Amino acid sequence: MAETPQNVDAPPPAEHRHFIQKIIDEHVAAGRWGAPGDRSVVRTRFPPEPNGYLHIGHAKSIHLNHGLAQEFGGAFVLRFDDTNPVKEEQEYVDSIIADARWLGVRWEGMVENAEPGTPDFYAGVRFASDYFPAMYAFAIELVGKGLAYVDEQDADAIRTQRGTLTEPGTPSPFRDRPAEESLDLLERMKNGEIADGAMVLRAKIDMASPNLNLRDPVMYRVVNKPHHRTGDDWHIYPMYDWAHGLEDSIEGITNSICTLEFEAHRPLYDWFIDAINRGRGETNARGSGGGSSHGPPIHHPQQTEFARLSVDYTITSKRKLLQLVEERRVRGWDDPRLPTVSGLRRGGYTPESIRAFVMEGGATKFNAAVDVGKLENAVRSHLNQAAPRCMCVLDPVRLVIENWNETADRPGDGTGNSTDDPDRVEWMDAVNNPEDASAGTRRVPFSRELYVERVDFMEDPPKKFFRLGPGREVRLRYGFWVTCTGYEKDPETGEVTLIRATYDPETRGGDNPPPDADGKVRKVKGTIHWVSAEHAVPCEVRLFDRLFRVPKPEKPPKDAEAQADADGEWSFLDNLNPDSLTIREGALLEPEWHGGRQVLPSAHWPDGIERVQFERHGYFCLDADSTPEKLVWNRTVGLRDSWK
RNA sequence: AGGGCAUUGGUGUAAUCGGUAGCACGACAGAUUCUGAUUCUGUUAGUCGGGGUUCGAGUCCCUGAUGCCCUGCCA
Repeated sequence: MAETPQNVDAPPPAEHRHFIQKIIDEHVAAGRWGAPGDRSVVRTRFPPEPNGYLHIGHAKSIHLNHGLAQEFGGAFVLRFDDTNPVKEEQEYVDSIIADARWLGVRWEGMVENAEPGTPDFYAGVRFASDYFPAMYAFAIELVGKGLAYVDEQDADAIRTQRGTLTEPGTPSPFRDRPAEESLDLLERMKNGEIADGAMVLRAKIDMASPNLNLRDPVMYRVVNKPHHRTGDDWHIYPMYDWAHGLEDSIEGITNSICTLEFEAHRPLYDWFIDAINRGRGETNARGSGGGSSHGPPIHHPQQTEFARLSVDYTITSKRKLLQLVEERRVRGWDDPRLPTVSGLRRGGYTPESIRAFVMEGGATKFNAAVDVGKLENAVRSHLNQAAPRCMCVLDPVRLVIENWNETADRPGDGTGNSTDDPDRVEWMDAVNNPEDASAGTRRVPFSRELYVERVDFMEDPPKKFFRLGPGREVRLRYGFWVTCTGYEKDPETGEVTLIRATYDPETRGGDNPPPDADGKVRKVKGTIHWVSAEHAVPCEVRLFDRLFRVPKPEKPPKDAEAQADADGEWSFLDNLNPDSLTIREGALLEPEWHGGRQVLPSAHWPDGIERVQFERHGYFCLDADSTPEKLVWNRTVGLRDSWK
């Protein structure tokens, strides 16, 4: 049997391809956008409105679009849908570009590693506002064809005439006015001669359509406000439905991918492009068609909708995020408890883990809520591989090794230190990353006075507690085995203030002691972390937890009305987790790590954010609030913990 | 109420023409372990309901239920 020759350009194996991939597969096979089989013609885009910050939901959209373009060898475009000067600002443009860069996508014309504010930073970025003149020309064309008209009624009148879900609308009295009149009025709208809200340009479609979007939708409204990019060149601005398809068409986008709520808008998307193409001749398949005064037909992309990503225990509503920020419920747009891209970044999430998370579910049309655990798991698995380890005691309690100065009968440790010196320091070797041998080892100082974690000691521990307690022996990781010989308490607070212990010199480095005379090896169940009192670096640690205590914070409880009695209306704020942030001011970090280098901001990670694992605690990153005098660490996510 | 879309273990997601319901996360159990981590092994549990067509239905037909979206001069 003859082997089928391997075609290098063949599509990837048809396993688990989501519905959008399958749609594009068909387009490519049928040659809808170019020569049949030519995958490189695929063009996608991410079209944010610059009126807020990017969040995890946008991350899904941007990666979905970018991933599709990459997969097919096509192009990906970053375009700002800046069609409404009332809500948009340059600040948002800049933050979105910065976030998109950090997420790791590359758009057509992008210059990598460009500094914010430089021309290179904006290289390749498209703006809908650049197409305003083209859109205006198309609008004039539609008016000329009798497919659009200027309506001089106010918003209320238009709303009333639109009808309801069950009743048809009624036509505007201006619906059949002569094109010349509309053209004249449209130009005056554009030139700023008309007051806001006084008139609009409407498409003439079907006032009885069961799809309300088709009941003569507004194309242009008057907004006498400067635009962040076009200044006061324009006094009319296009509505989404009129603008979006044209933007896609002008950029040659083949597959315009958006979220489910635009499903009912797709007929309009198609209608506008078809309306422009009406009278523009046959399709370009005929080659020499298009012999009309308006020119050849314009490109008609395919809109496809997928379900927005939503995550349990958080919210992505722009309005509510803004409320949390403005009411100081969080520290800002980049608060690590927020699902914003900047919040995830500040919290220590890696771009790789965000991409893995958002891509894991593929694309579907089912509005699902993903477990936050999946997001946490994504970052854990990346950081487990990549983050160097170190020891940090979050809530320290002093531990004194009472026999530290007793001469032990053991071979020299090579340090030259005398074992009867109570002030001696022994430097222990510690593995930087057990998952990555190339990360090497570091030296950690061990001395008579240490600090251990308060929760690692119990006065009266249960049997299954593997840590410190009176008479119990544990391993101090990379240090020695110690046995608790006693403890002291503050008589007033009852708080443990000191733990006394003895160490076994035979267990240096944390190794098992040699077998006894009968050949039995002494064992220990627990290993705990520690720092040397005189060497430890004090720092602040911020322990972030989920912002809300319920999976669906926006959903009112069944008894919402009853609850509302006490303090007014029920609000999603009632679901805030009061313990979403715990600050440990007095945490103690081992002095050196990472090959013996003092902890300071550096560029070990591509994005310059320092990320480590505090052993037995979780993954942490150095916060921007850090100074050389005071390090501030944010907890990205805790380690899994099967003990409670 | 009119229109549109959707529904597969606890969660998310696969299943070519109608042909063994698979994967991941979680949970649970065990093994390994100088992190109660990691890793490994095993167990758990599912086609929204009711009819129908068929040798055979997650898939096709009928019907019902539930959820989401649409009555901005927002996107």
